[in-house]
Amino acid sequence: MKRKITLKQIANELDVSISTVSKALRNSIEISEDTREKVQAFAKLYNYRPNNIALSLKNRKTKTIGVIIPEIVHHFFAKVIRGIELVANKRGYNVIVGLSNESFDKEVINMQMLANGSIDGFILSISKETLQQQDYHHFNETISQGMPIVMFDRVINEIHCDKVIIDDMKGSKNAVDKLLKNGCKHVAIITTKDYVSVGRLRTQGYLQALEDYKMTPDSNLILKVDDELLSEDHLDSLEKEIEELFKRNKKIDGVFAVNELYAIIAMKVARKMNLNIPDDIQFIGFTDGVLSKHATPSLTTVSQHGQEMGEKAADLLINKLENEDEEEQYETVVIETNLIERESTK
Amino acid sequence: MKRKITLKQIANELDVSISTVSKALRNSIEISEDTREKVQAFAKLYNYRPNNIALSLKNRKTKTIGVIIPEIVHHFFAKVIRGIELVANKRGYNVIVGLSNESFDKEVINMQMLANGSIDGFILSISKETLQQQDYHHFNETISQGMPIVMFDRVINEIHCDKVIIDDMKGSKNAVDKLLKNGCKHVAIITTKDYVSVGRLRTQGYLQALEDYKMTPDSNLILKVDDELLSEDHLDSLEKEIEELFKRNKKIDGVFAVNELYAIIAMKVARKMNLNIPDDIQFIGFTDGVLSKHATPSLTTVSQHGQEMGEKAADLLINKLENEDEEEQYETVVIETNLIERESTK
DNA sequence: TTTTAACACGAAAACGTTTTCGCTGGGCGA
DNA sequence: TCGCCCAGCGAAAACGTTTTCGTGTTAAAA
Repeated sequence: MKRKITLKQIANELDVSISTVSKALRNSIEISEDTREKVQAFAKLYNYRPNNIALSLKNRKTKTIGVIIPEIVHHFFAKVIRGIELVANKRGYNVIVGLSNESFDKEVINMQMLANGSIDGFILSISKETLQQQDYHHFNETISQGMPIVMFDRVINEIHCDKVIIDDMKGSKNAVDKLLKNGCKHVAIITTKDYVSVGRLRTQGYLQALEDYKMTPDSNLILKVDDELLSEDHLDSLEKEIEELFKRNKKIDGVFAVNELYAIIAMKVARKMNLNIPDDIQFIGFTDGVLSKHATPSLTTVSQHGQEMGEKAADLLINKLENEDEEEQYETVVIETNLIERESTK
Repeated sequence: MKRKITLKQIANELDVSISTVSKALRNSIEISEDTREKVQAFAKLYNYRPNNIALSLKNRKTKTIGVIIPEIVHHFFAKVIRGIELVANKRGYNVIVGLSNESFDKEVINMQMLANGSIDGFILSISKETLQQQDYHHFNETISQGMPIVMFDRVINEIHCDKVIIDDMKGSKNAVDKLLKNGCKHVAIITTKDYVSVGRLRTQGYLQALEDYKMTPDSNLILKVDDELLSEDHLDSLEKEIEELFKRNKKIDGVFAVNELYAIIAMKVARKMNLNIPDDIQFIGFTDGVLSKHATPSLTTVSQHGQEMGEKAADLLINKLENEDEEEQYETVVIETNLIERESTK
């Protein structure tokens, strides 16, 4: 149970000063070859590694980036994390995660825990509760303390920072376009309440696509699900809501859902009503998750490219960290979506 | 772009010493009420928070635990992380993640990055490559340097540390039991190569269940999939392998798969062959993921309780960290599995 | 008035680095 | 012989805390 060896211990053992050891290990020309070799041999023998914490304190950099996401048991966020971790490690950074669990308080607490020197900057996606309460003081405070933030997916325009998003409107417009082009005459949308920005934007894309096709939107065909329904237990009532939607509008022949789960459940309902997919009714979802790929029929979906978002976000943040001198200039990167066509559309 | 305020700055502003400020903020009785209030007011005004890195250096503890998992885009591991994060935060710890990506080298590098003072202890699940190469020196080294490790799910007995596992054998035996009890006469298993310990153990459970029912195992019914097949692209060939399995053995009326994906794909093949699930053939998978729940028919599955594993692992680690004096005593916690019955079995 | 004790505060060390600057001794040129 | 330069090394500061151990002042006790 020996502790890790330090410069001081090496210095004592070899009867030289700490400075000499440090310099020897960094191959300084100030140190004679003799001493250098002696020190390096000793250090290798005892498997010396500089203490990261001491370095962080000295350099006022931790080489660590903090990631705060609402939820990790979620294919999209997991992919983003993977992307972040990938480029972070490549560029010599560690990743420390905090889960807000969609709660405002946990988001704030988590940020405070990390902002006190543990990390150099944040990558985050905002919790639903924060979006609802529209209280963004914690973001502004950390930014004004000189700690850069990169937001992804769920962002807010008022905060000045780098952002990585997808073009939700365009993505969903393309999806609905596809349905219309495939001959659908009555396309329904299953979306979220409007305070979730991505839900709102995707609904707008839906409306735009209809407009392009000179179709008037029918409010009967727009189902705005209350988010609480997503909390696992309430899936049944979500199913019922969708069933009622279908029964109210027998003519529905196309469904666009703003996430994967809604689409999968809608397909289930359709199948229960003996509708043939994709002959009687076609489906498109959002987010390229594991459900879409392995469902039967497999689900055509708008791919969000989570990993790419993560990679881009990490690059943006690290660039900012390593060019502190540059003038403040914030960027918003839009990742292209694309439609992955599978069996749920013709 | 002001930096975070420090004790020294407060001391300067208020014309007292650093020690006084520190003591005042910690409500030391050494400090007069006057000074205390003055300092605290000033600190609150400037939103002072102690620098974590400095504290870590001083206390030789980081209050951070390192988690290394093979993959994060995986429902089970994501759940474990959630569990870890939950209790870690509750007990005042942060979580820093590293992904080994199933690679030995990345596992070693990641551990080295973190072991140099960044964290107090590890929670990890071993990468496939490490299991294959059976090179465990990095684990032994970190342990002998006084850094505790807790392993979960994929563990190795030879390493002395706390472990959190499920009873793979019992879990799969129960599953196969269920199939046999339901009247299956020819139960196939889709498993992995034996070097993946969980695959091996689950296969053993399968064999044991057969034995209990006085049935002799048929090697034709045992499909050991090469893991490379899991790398997304190779799913097609996996499908073909399963198809051949079914065609070779027309009598198969029950399938036990050691993970979710194998089971889902097998069901897909069965449906393609016009077999009715569960009347003609029944399926049980392992791991309680999102696919099982939302597949049609939904998949009966052995639940691994990932979140519970994570919680338990974090508790074990933190207990060890906070009772360093205790004598070395390692524990292996076995989490109970249970069978979640859904539509794929009668 | 002198001693003592309580009170309020400050100096300094420690955690483990890196880096700047200064010091020493020896070799060299003049 | 004197002065100078340079190689090789060490002392010390700095990063931001906490904590131990003084130290000075004042009021109470003798």
